[in-house]
Amino acid sequence: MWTRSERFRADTDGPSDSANGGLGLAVTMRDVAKHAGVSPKTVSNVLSGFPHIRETTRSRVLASVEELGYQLNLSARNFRAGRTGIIGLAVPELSLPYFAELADAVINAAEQHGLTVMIEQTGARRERELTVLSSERGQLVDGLLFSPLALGPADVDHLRTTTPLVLLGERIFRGPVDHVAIDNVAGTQAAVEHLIAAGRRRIAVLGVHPGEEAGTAAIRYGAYLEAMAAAGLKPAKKLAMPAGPWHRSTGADAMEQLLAGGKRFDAVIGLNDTLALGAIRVLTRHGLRIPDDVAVAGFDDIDEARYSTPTLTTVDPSRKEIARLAVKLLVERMAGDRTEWREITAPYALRVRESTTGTAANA
Amino acid sequence: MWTRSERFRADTDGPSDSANGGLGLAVTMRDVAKHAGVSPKTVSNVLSGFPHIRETTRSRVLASVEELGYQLNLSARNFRAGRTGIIGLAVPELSLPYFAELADAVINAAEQHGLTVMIEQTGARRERELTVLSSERGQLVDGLLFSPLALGPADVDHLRTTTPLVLLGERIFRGPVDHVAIDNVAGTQAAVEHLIAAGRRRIAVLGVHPGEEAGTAAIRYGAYLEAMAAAGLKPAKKLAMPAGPWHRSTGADAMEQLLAGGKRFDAVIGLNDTLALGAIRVLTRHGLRIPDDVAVAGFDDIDEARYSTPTLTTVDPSRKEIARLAVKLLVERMAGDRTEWREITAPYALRVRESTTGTAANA
DNA sequence: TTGTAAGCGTTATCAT
DNA sequence: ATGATAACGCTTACAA
Repeated sequence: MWTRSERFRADTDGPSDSANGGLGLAVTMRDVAKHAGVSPKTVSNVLSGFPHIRETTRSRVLASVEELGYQLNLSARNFRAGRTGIIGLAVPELSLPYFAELADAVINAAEQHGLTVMIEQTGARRERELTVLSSERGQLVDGLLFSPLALGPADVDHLRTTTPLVLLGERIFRGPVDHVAIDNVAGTQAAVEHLIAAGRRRIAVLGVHPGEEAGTAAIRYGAYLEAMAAAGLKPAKKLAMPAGPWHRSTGADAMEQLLAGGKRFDAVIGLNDTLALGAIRVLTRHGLRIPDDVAVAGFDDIDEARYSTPTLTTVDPSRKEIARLAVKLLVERMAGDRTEWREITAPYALRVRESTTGTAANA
Repeated sequence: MWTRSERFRADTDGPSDSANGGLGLAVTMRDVAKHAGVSPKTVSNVLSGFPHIRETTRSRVLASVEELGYQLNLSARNFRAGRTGIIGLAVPELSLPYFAELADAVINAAEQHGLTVMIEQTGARRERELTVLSSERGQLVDGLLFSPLALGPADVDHLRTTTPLVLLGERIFRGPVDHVAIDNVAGTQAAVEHLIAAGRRRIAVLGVHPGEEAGTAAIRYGAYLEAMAAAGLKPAKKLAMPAGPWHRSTGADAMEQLLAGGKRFDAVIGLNDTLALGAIRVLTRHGLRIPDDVAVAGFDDIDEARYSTPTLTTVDPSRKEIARLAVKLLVERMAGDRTEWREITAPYALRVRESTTGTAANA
């Protein structure tokens, strides 16, 4: 891709914008062309970074641009070119640290490709997620990164969008769509195995979504069940606590209920970090020692997990790598290079911290 | 190009093309108009919600839209209308919970006005903040909400943008620009007074920015100094710890240094919550009891503050209200209704929690 | 390497 | 309440 030459606006000291009386956008490419003694097309070429331009011409054009205080009309370019340079990122909500940190990473990754990101919050509501896929706004983005939470396998047909699409997160859909997946199964199992290796046997789970067959909750819970079974453990149903949205508050609520239930447990795995952190809060308030009485693990490795008390053992799904790969896939898809869809699973790493070991490690 | 012939075919064949083969965006307003037996302008009027349209016409048009699978070309509309329905939100980084939660609130507030939000991360870097103000991208947004961190009073001239602008956060600039301010002074003083009322005398500060004269750090630190002076206390210079970006990590580092410095202190105020939370982590690891040995307070009231161990006493600047007011101001500014600029200070509230009282309260 | 011609699909203007 | 016409400012195709 060409790199667009950076252009500067004449700031306050502007005798320069004499042409348009300082009233903003009156200067067009034609004005610049006239001023520089070239054709509009040449101005366009210069500003688009078209390589085959004589250096003298280029600098003459740029000088005129500066002198007239010209600013390219992006709407016009987008319209005519049929591209906007914007990609969409649809996430449940930015208040969830995982998605905020993911959005940060995606914005930075997109910037590397000269792309701007437009964030859409779905609130994890099915209807909103469908809207995102079919929205008119698809007209305004060249591609879409989509982290679905409410959609299930039955919705696979909705993924046949006209705009290039890359899915983030779970491997819920069979395709045919590009996908950067989190290694939920291996990651969750690693966490559970770690708890078992630490001698825990009654491991509770926070954040299950009863009735949901696909989705992060189902996948991670399934992985937990498998890991338990592999160790010859049969977890009691009562240790699987539902929690709708995965906030600190719902994690806290779930833990309160678990404690109220009276069922014994010596470890808890939150299906994400915020659930686990909410649970830690409640455990601590109830005077239970972590990890002595109850070990706690999470999933996501949000920044907070390194600074909570105790610090939180969790699974790091490598957000940066996910963002990088997702943008790369989307860019390739937008370029139309590839036809077959691809699925990439990002690496994960278990971060062992105090909430399971009692001492700082592997921070 | 194929788009052209596709459209041409629709033109000549008329309604027969109703299937459209799913090949994308070839259907234009003209096609719809022809199909419905009206003029393009009427279609436009219907789709733009122009009120004076006969009900039969409207429904005929909408039927044609549906039958042809027509989708409005937003790029074309934006171009022609000179508006995009997008507002920009420039923040330092979404990884900072305060800004993530603010962005969430702004997106929701904007939605109420039918506006979409495009987020720009400045990284709190001066150069990036200036770019945001003068960027070509200003062409693509109808207005900008800007939360400056690196700019100072000297940059006031840069705020004379052509795009409507509303500032968020500190009252650094004198105008002439709309502003939704946080009540930093009163909020910080309330926190300090609370610590003093709790019997603390040696109150350290985390996150000062030496050499910076304006900006959040300077304002909040100044308020701290005033509150101390008002109580007849003279804080030692050594208790004011610098921290560049206000992350948990820098808060932790600052606290390590404070402890290493050997200066006695019985309270700490973090200039934001993440600093305070990083500090709590370090204090706890050093075996200091909070609040018995050291009381801790923050600023921002991020969600995390209600679930940390201990929960964090902090100043709630009412993000939702800030977002609501800011979008409202911007919308009015975009409408061109008002000429004089306004400055609104959002209400604040001190949230007293365990980190200063030892017991849950006022959560 | 640069110029010419021809719109892209929508909305504004003004008329009816 | 609706229609005819003319742009909006840029890029694509092709010519030179």
